[in-house]
Amino acid sequence: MSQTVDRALSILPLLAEGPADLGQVADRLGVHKSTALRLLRTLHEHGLVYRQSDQRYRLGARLFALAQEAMENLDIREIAHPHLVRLNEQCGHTVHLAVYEEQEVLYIDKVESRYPVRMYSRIGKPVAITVAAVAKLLLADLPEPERRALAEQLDYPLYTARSTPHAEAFLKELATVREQGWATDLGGHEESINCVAAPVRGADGRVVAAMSVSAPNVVVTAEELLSLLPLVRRTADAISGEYSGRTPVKGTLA
Amino acid sequence: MSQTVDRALSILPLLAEGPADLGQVADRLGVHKSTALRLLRTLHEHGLVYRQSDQRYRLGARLFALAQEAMENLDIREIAHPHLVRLNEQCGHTVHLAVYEEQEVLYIDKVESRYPVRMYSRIGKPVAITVAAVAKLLLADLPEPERRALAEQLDYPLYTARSTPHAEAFLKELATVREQGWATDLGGHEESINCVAAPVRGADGRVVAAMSVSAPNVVVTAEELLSLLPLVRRTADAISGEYSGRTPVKGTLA
DNA sequence: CTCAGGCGTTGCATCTTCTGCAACGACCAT
DNA sequence: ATGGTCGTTGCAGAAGATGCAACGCCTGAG
Repeated sequence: MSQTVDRALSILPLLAEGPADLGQVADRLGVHKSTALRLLRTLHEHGLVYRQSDQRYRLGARLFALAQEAMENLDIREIAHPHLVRLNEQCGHTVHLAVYEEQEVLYIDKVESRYPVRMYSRIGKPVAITVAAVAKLLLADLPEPERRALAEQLDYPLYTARSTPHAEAFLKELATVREQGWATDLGGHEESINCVAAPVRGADGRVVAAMSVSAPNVVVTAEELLSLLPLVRRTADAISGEYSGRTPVKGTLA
Repeated sequence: MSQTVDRALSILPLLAEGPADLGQVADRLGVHKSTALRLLRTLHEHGLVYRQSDQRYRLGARLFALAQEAMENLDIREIAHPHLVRLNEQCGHTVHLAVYEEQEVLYIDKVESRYPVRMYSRIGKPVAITVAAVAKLLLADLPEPERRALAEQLDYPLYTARSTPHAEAFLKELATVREQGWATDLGGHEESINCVAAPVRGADGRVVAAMSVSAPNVVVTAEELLSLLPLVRRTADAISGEYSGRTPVKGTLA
């Protein structure tokens, strides 16, 4: 809607691929060097872009700070965190909290496994949307037309032999998940890693977040992990209760 | 340098404080509502702001993804990480890696303590620059005029009784740190937490990053922590060697 | 049930502001 | 030395952003 801003913002993902010099930025934006320079300068003043010693530009520090603050403003996250920690203390595995936003599912909190073998993931990173257990829960709750539209525009990368192969299979899986109120990912993303997930619901019953417990085969079998389902659901429900204001938060004065 | 972009970017820190509606944004920018609307729309298209269900705006998901990618592009981080993990395995405490950028010091990596009592910190968060051990190392290496200028424009919050009180004391401390090649923070930020830090240097000898080990008093005394100094320095030197290309990376084909 | 007030949204005419050009200076390598 | 590349600046023209006023929607009060 605003050309100048649009161009300036297009620089960010471009630099996310790696550092670039003025000429490269100008070329990829399709504008004159002087224009690119002015845009970069403005971004620089706001700390979003950093000029490294070789004069090339890369993403700047304020970006971290902003992402950080954005994260801390999510109230679900704040409410859920102690529950995640408690769950981790009880089962020892990696616990994740994820939300859906703008056609993406992303982790907003994580408590690391206490076992030495850990799975790789990072807060803020978009989730493998077609296979992750938390993604299934979040997408299963979307209004039908939106769910279908999204499912059809997604890619279905075959991470493993058990990855969701195409939209049709995905929609079927989402229907099941919607029905049963919980989800799993059994080696669909990484061959040896399994997850069980449960939804966090707001006062109106809509799914606002999803949490999961993940563990590699070498630590517990899929069956053992599934036996944790009641515990995971109880935790998710506790978060739901607190988030929707039903459960008074303990420790708060009455 | 570019008014429109400048205004648009000013919205981000504003929203970092918390969600805001169109009117509030327009007011704080000092522009007409319609202008604010167009800017917000552009930000929205790029995923930097999100419109929540109550129509208010808040920071969006792509911000996380960008910060994430920016982080993964830092080569020091990549090189250092395995060393940090190894150090953590050896001593069990929280290990941090930090860099200086644009008058700020920020953590770019962290390995959590294996003790139950952990210190609070987050990757991406700016560090308490006047007291943190890593900050001292990074600032001590700045060219003298820059160091002095920065020291004088900083605030010196008294987190504890042992916090650095003013610029003069800070510069003196920096001189010491520069001299000895390592730094500490003994309860200057949080009463009960101590840190030991060592610098990572590039091929030209300049400090490119700093790493630290932190632990609360309740786990180890300051003296015990200080006894880890040789280990910390050895780790930092190993990173330096690899970063500056002196040490061949093991596991790489010759 | 009505009506006022607040909020987000749109089309438009005006004018601010951004753009591309060309020229300059710095730096590197030949 | 010198040709080339790259970042930087001033300027005139043109494109695009701005503020205004009006509309529709919702909410809450009378």
